[in-house]
Amino acid sequence: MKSSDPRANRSRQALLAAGIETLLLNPNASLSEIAAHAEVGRTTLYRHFKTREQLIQELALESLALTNAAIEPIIKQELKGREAIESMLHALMPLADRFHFLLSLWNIAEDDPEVTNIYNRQLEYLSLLVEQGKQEGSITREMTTTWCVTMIDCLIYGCASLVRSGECDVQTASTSAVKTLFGGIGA
Amino acid sequence: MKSSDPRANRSRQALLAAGIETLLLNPNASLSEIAAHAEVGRTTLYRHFKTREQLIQELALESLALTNAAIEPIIKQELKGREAIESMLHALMPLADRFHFLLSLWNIAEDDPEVTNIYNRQLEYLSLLVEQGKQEGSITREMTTTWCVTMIDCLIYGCASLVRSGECDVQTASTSAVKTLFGGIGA
DNA sequence: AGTCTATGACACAATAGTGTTTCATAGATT
DNA sequence: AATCTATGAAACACTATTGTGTCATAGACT
Repeated sequence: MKSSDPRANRSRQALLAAGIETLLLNPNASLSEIAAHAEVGRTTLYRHFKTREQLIQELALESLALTNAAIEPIIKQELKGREAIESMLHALMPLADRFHFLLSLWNIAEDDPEVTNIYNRQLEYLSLLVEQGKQEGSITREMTTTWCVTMIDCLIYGCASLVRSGECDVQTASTSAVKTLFGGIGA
Repeated sequence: MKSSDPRANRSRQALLAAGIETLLLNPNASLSEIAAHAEVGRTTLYRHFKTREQLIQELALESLALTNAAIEPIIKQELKGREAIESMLHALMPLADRFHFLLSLWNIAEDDPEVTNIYNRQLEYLSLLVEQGKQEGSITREMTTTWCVTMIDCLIYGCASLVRSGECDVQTASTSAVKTLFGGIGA
């Protein structure tokens, strides 16, 4: 398979896109369904991805790469603590569907060491930010860091649900998310 | 199948329990696995549940019945608004695994009108409580009711994760949940 | 003790999905 | 124009799972 061939590229991209979309709706979707959704023959799918597992692994890696890319500028800017978390929420919100995808396929992808490595690095970075927030006094010490990290994770997921269902646009979702995270829904 | 027969009862209960536990770990688990986990013949499973779908539907209904039962005393006590939501969080926390189950099997169960009816009723009740909270001034009007309901949903799910992973006991989870929900993690 | 019935083991058909192979063809490269 | 190569269609073997049917047996009810 000559990767420079525009046909091969188009097929591959179409398959990756269709993979995310289809598996997002139904994590048990067959490879036939995915190929059909990509408007590509089932045989072609197997030419690009040896097995079902490999397809899912590559989709997971792609999603993680995207989230990494979204976080990178924040690291480069050397933002810290609460400020960094706020930037992160804004940056990650447009990738809502990738989060859904990763979560729903997690039971398959977690077998892959490469995937879990990247994921754990992201979680560790988030922990670091929370710790910084506690030190700078912008995050309460009443709750464990693990708790805070989990809450942030859930918050992103919840926002993603609302955005995907169309009940909320990305803008208001991320600003509401920041408010809810640091101030709760109390008056 | 004579339901009064103790053998039949035992089998049925064992199957329902094994169903939750097994499908919680792996939503794609086969009926053989579930039967084995219940220490019951595969044939017996099919005697109690005509199809795989029916088993899952009954498991979903059972989970919803449990959450309903947990909420009922709060309705009876005629608690309102924020107070009611706090009670709810405490009452629902022990049912964490049921929430996980419902969420992970949702793509199957949502086809069933009976299941979605009950679920929607629960969501509507939650909406009512949020509205009451807004009126009594304990919940901010800055965010939509849908937003608040989604956040509560996510919060419960997040707590459930922590409890299930053993990183947090039910007690501290529910008190932290209340704090986080109404006050956020800000200092 | 005698009858009823839920059960488990086994065999079975039917289905669905996975992964491979072959071959003619349309599109890309030179 | 001639060559190379990715593709789609079809046929294929293989596996896992679903769902059904039979029958002897152990447990429950009278």
